[in-house]
Amino acid sequence: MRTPEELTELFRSSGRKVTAQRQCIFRVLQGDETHPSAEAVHAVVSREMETISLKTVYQTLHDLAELGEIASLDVGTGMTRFDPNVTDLHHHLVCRQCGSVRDLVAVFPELRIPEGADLGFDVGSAEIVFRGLCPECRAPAGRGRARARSST
Amino acid sequence: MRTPEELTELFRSSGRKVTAQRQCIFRVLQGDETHPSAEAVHAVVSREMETISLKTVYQTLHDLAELGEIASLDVGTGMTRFDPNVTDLHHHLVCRQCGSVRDLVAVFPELRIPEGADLGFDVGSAEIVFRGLCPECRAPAGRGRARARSST
DNA sequence: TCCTTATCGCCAACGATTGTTGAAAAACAA
DNA sequence: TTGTTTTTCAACAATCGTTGGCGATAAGGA
Ligand SMILES: [Mn+2]
Ligand SMILES: [Mn+2]
Ligand SMILES: [Zn+2]
Ligand SMILES: [Zn+2]
Repeated sequence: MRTPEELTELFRSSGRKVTAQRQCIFRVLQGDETHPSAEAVHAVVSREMETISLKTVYQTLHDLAELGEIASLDVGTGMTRFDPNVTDLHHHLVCRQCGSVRDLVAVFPELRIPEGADLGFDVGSAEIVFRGLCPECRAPAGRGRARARSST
Repeated sequence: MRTPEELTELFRSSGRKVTAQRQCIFRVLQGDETHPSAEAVHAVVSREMETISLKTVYQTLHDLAELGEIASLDVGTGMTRFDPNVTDLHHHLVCRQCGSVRDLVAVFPELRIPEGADLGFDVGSAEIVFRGLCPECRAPAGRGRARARSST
């Protein structure tokens, strides 16, 4: 994803207006590597703009996705996740427990489909989801002072 | 997934009763490689048992999943897909167009995460989704007699 | 300025899935 | 066969994430 300034430019030149809400969303997405859901984006943006509606967030996320500035992902956590990183070819690590999603920046060129195993599909891309436990969820809960941890 | 006879056995020994509906579902799933959704299973089963409810289908699919006889998958098509093949290690080919899902039986041992790229995740499994066009959707629509194709 | 677009709030609707209830049917152990 | 337990069905309502209206208001931008 480009910088908020560049996005401002891009929105204008694509006939979209640049509002305070949108710029706030740009800023929030900027450098966010957590692959937030729309709700999560809304939660953060709301801290700065109390009255912004979830609707507006969805709309802006879709605009950004339409412009190719972010990607929307379905990694099986029940909500669409949004990814500002559209430049690095990468895959994803997904925590079975808390649903956190992180980038795994690595290319697997050896992902060749064995001859004849493709069942006639014209394959264009491959997405790998690595499932496991994130560092937070791995942490033994019972060591030292019990550390309260929210389930979200 | 085991044979309908073995599943009958398994259901009994796990305290479940064996009904005509359940057996019908066993039979329908048997050898089905299309990764049907609950709706799809219901549609097929309904041909044989007119009055079977979608509810019952969901319930039985969950029972089977609980027993490890089938797997439930989320490959981004909007509905949970059910997979009777739990013995072959495999990945999936998903058609971008019609959403059909097929097995890609191949092991990719080279799917090693580069040192330090795992961000501290304790990775347990990796699922690959190959996206592309299935043979049906690849087929040029205009050749010879136009072949009507439903969108489902 | 003036036209266009965005936003808000509110509420309804979506599709996939799960839950509820009560009555009827069936499974199966004794 | 009888009696107990489970399952099914029908008909709903409810859930969750998401999208869609609506009119009123606010704001962008040439
Ligand atoms: Mn990513
Ligand atoms: Mn499969
Ligand atoms: Zn976690
Ligand atoms: Zn297809």
